[in-house]
Amino acid sequence: MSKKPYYITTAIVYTSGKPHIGNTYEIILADSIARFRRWEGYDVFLQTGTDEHGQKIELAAKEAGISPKEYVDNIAGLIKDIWDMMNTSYDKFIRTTDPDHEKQIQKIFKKLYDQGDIYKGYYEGMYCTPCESFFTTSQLKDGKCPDCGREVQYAKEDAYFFKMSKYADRLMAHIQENPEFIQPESRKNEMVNNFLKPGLQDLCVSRTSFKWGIPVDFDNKHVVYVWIDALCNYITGIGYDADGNSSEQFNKYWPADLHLIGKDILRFHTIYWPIILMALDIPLPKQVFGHPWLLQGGSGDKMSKSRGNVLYADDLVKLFGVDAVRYFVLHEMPYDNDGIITWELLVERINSELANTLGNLVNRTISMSNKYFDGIVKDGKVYEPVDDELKKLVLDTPNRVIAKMEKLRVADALTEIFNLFKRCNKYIDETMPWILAKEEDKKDRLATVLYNLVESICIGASLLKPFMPETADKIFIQLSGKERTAEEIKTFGLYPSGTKVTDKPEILFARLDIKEVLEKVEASEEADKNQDQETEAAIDIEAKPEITYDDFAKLQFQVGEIIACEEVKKSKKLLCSQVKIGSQVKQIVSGIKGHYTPEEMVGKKVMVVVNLKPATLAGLLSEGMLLCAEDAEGNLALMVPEKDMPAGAEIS
RNA sequence: CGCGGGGUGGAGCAGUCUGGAAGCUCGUCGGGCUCAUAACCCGAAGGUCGUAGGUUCAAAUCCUACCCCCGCAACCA
Repeated sequence: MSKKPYYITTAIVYTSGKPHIGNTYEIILADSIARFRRWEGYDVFLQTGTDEHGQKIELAAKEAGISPKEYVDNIAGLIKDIWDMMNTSYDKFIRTTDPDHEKQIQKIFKKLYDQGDIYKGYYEGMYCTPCESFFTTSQLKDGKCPDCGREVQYAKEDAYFFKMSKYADRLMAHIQENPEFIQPESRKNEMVNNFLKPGLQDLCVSRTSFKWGIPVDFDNKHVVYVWIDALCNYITGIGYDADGNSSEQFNKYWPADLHLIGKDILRFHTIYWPIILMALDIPLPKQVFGHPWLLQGGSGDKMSKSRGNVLYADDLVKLFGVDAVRYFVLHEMPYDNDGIITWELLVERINSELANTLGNLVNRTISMSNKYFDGIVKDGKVYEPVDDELKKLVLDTPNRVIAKMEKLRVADALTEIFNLFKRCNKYIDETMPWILAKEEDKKDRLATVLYNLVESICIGASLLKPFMPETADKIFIQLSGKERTAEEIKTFGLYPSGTKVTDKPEILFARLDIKEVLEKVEASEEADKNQDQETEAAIDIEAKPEITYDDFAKLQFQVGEIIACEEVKKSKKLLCSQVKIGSQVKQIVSGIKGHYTPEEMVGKKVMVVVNLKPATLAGLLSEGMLLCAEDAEGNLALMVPEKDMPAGAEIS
């Protein structure tokens, strides 16, 4: 009987920086599912990796003064190290700079081009040089740039496009007929209503504005843009060949059983990716699960992003250990809402579940075995009704866990496992071994109780192993037990009677003191902060073409005084200000809500571009622009004159 | 009226499809026990289930209106 294949992937991580705990969550989740399926008897293949092309990386490398390849090598290495540190059992780590991947992408691109799904075109329409953007005729406002209101010219920049619309109906039908395809289901409507129903635009799949990408081999001015390059990793990684010579591995594992991705990229995976596959005439993946995010909860804004405290897996591991972090992210993440992570919550979970329930259970069981029987665990064969309750729950737990995992309810699966351990603790109180120990004729009963405990813990640890591999192994070593297979776990009593457990139990998880943890966190935050300040964030932005003085002289800047300001309802970012400039008052709408309150705005003297063509924003007329500086985190600061100047003063 | 999700004891969540005595984990308080990591076991307090109406013998659950959060989209002159 050959094993059933199970192919699971994570999204590939963009190598623009160090992955934070949210990225790490995904691989841990994938790893747990993969390990669990292996345990169930599937032939599992887990693929993860990195997405390494694109302009951002080209720029970041330039800034760092190294080649893009060196840059991505560094980051990919870093990511791989984190994945390894988290003890994840991926079978393949693909990089989009792998030669065989690049080769296939070129072939795929060519194939789609040859069969007419990709065509060469132009950015439809008009180019606005200052804005460096293309617009379709329908996007133009009065025939001018919708962004800046200036003249636009027909530009001739080539690009390749993918005919998305051709497959839209098929995709729609697929989504409707396969309710399992998009998970959680609430996301399904979002995709259908926002993207599919309004009609799909053809997708631009090549770029000429940067070089760091896979060249289109029959038109080397172009590089393949992220969609085809990154998404196709799922097939190139297991040996897809566009010429029809796909590997046996590909034939075995495709279609993928599960693409595990963040909810933010669900659109690419449930719309673009299926359409690419349809065009290649390959079956679609069975399921795409857009998991929620782990957000840093705001307990006294200790973890707010504005203070620069993004969480990284290695920091957490340093404080809590690999399995504690794995446990936390797996257990704390709800199925379709975002989860919250705070230091308090982390410590609480570790203390109550890992230290108290599990660690202490193992510890007390071993120490009783040593105390009463010199560590020899032997089935005394004196049963009482209370044993049956324990056994029933222990034997039932695997089924419950399997049922939860079937629905990808990983957090619930963990809860089931811990219910087993809790039941064991209760069993100890029910049987009161310390009382039995006092009566010589109860020795066999006492032995039975301890045997039942050790056996139950072994079964629990076997179930725990996919989620917390190290911890499970530690338990097996201490108990001299071994992991149960999916078949063995159906039987209670496989622990060999007469086995000796360790005589010096090691604490699995120490209880933590929240105060101490917070102190450590603060100390390391301080350190980070100081470091940040030393390397004061120099911000480089993309250089624009040189302009002449005449170009500059076209712009008119003046000091404006804000005499009234209110929020624009229905808009997240807009404030509408009345600005006095000389003797006239202009209405200016700006995207600075969240940085300034209307009250703060009033009375400020600011720098205004006054001769910008008026535009309508969220239904309001805006007759100019307030100038702001912006830092890397998106914080804004209005430009104000250094000395008091009258409203209307010219700036040049 | 762009699309969607959510508001349940102090905290985090389940329950809502398929109405029928409000549940889980943590915290708090009281008790028990001592094998163990001040742990473990038992019990209790604490909720007008966002607001207002409606349907029903019965509503957290169905219907209507409204308020507040959060995603996505749009927008950031």
